[in-house]
Amino acid sequence: MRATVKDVARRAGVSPKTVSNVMNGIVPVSEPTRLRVEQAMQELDYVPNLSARGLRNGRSGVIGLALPNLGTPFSAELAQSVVEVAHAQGWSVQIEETGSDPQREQELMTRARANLIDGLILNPVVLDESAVRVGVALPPVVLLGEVSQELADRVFVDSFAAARDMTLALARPGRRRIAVLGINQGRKSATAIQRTQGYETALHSLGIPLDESLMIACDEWTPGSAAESVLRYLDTNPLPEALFCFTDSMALGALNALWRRGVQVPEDIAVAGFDDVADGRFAVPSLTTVSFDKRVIASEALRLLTERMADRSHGQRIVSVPYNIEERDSTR
Amino acid sequence: MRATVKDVARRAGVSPKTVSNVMNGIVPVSEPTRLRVEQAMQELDYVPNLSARGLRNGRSGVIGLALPNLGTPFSAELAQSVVEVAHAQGWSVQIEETGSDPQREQELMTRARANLIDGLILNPVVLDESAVRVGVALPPVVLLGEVSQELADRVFVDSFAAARDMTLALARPGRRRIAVLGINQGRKSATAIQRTQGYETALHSLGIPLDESLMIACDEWTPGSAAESVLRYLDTNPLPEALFCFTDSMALGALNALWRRGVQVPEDIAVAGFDDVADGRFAVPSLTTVSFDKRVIASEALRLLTERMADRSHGQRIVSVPYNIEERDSTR
DNA sequence: ATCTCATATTACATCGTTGTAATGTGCAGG
DNA sequence: CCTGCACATTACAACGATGTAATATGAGAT
Repeated sequence: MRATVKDVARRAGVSPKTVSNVMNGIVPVSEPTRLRVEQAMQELDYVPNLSARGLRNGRSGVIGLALPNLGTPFSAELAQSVVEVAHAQGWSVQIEETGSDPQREQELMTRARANLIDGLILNPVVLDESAVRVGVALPPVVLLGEVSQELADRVFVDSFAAARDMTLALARPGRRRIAVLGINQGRKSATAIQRTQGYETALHSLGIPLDESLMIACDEWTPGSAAESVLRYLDTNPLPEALFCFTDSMALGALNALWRRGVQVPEDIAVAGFDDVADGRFAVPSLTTVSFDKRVIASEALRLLTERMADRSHGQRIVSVPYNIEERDSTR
Repeated sequence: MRATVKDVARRAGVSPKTVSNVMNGIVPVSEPTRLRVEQAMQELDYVPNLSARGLRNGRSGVIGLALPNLGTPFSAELAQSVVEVAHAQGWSVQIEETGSDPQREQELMTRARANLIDGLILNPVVLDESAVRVGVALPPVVLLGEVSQELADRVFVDSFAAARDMTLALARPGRRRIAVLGINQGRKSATAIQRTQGYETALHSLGIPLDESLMIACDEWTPGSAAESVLRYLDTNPLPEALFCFTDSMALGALNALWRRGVQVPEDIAVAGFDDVADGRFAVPSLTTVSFDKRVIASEALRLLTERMADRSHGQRIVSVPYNIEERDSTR
C-alpha cells in the first residue's frame, strides 16, 4: 500500500496541508517542521499521486506529441528532442501516431481535453481548416509544419524556401534535368505542396521549363516506397542529372535503388534529401540535405505551448526555424 | 468550462452514477435512460476526466516506455510497435529516455509509482541486480533485452545465439578474419557481453583462435561513433575479411567509413548488423542483419505487463522472441 | 391485496492533493 | 497587560468519477 500525504503527516506530527506545503515550497514552512516532514517522506518512501494532483490542479504535467509515422528516423530524432527539452522543464511526453489520418488527428485534439494531457504538439499531414470543428474548445495545441490553420500556434521550417534553395544548389554546376521525388498522388500533404512549389519556383527563376516527367510520385515517404518508385521510374525514363527527394528517408531508398541499377552517385546523378537525419550523414555516399535544428523546433514548440497554457487569450503565433543546405558527397 | 458527469446527469434528468453506468457498461441501464444520457453527453460534448478516473480507479491507462536512446531508428521502430499494440488495447504510451543512466532507470521505476503510469516497459542497458533496491515495491515492469534481473518479467532476443549464428554465417564462405564492432570499454552493457560471447563461441567452434585486435571498441553505438572507430581502426590495422557490427546503426556508420576509404563491400569485406532497421534494408549495399519482429516484442511485452497488473503474485516470466539471419548484399 | 424478488436507480462516501479561510503562536509597541 | 501584526499551521471543502449499499419500481406468485 502506497503512502499518502496523510501517512506522512501523521508520522511527522503535522497536518496533511503542511506536507503539501513542504512539497510545493510556495507557502513558507519553518525549518524544523520541514526537516521532520522530509524525513517522514524519506522513511515512508513517499511518492505523490499524480492523478490526484492532476485532478486537483487541473494540470497533469503531461504533453502529447503526435506524429504521422513514429517509425521513421526523423520521428525518432524529433521525439528525442521533444522529450529532452520537455523533461528539462518537468514535463512528461505521451506519444501518439496519427498515420496521416485526419480523423485520428481530430480525435487526439479531443482526447487532449480528457486532461491527461495539458497540451498537444501535433505534426499534421492533412489537417486543414475543415478538420477543425469550430466551436469546440481546443486544448492548447502547437502545430508542426506547413499547415494552413488559423486557430493554433505553429512552428515550421520554411519548406518552400528550402526546397527552392536546394533546387538552386542542385542546378549550380549546370545541371538542368532535376527530378523531384515525393509528389503525393492521393491525399496531398501541405508539406509536399510547399516543397513542390519551391522546386517549381527555382526552375522558373533558372529559366528551366517544368517537365512533368521529372516529378516522381511516391506517396508513402518511406525508403521502401521510394526505392520502388525510383526503380520503376528508371525502367522507363532516361536518367535525370539530379534527384531531390522530399525526405532523407526517401533519399536513402533512392540511393539504394540507383546503386542496384549501377548508377553512380554523384557522378551520374546528384541526390539530395530533406531533414538531416543521422543515417543520411552516414549514407553511401553521405547525403546532401536540408538541415535544421530539431532541438530548436522542440524548444520553440514547448515554449509556445507553455505560453499558451499560461495565457490562452493572445493571438496565433508562428515561429519559423532556420534551415541550412548541407552539401555532402551525394552532390559533389 | 468542461462538462462533468454532474452536468450530463442534470441534463438527462438522472443521477451522476447512472451516467457513469452508461459509460462503463457494467451495471445495466434501461434503454430509454441510456439514450437520454448518451444524447446529453453528445450535446454537452462530454469527455471524461482521466485524472479523476485514475484517482478513483487507481489506474491511469498509461504505460511507460523507457529506452536508452530515443534518437535511433531502432527506438523509433520499437516505439511505433509498442504504441500501435498499446493503442489497440486502449492504452496510452508515455516515452522516456534513460541515456543508459542507471540512476535514471531507477528513478523511472520510482516515478511509475506516482500513478500516472500503470506499468513500465524498460530497455535497461546497465541495470543489474544491484541497481534494484530490494524492499521497494516495484511497479509492474517488463524488461527488454538481456539483463540478469530476477524481479521483473522480461522479453528478449537471444543475442548470444544470434551473434553466434551470424558469426557462423559470415565464416561460411571461408572467411576467418572476422572482426566485431561494438565492444564497450567503459560501462559494459549486458547486450554487448552476450553478443561478444556468441561471437567468441562461434570462432571457437570453427577452430579460429580469438584475435583481440579484431575486436573493435565503440561505446556509443551510433553511426557517427562507429564510423569514427572504423576509420581509426583502418589507419593502423589490416583489413579484416568480415565485420559484424552489434547494431545496424553502427553498421551504417561502418559502411560509410569503408566507402570513404575506398573499401568495397562485400568484395573486400563483408559487413553485417543487428536489429533489421528500415535504413539497413536500403543501405548501399543493403545490409545483412539479425532480424526479428518488433511487433512481437511489443505485443509480448504488453501481454506480460497486463497479466502482471492483473495478478502480481505469479513468478517471473521470460519470453524469447525468435530471430532470423537476413542475408543481403553486404555479405554476398 | 400482500409479499417476494429481480432490476433500475440513487445517495453517499471515497480516491489523494491542495486552495481558502480560519486558527493558533509569539513578539513588538502602546 | 492588552492590542495589533506577522507568521506558521490547521480544518474543511473541493476537484470528477465510481464502488457500495440502500432505495425505488414493477412483475409475478400466493
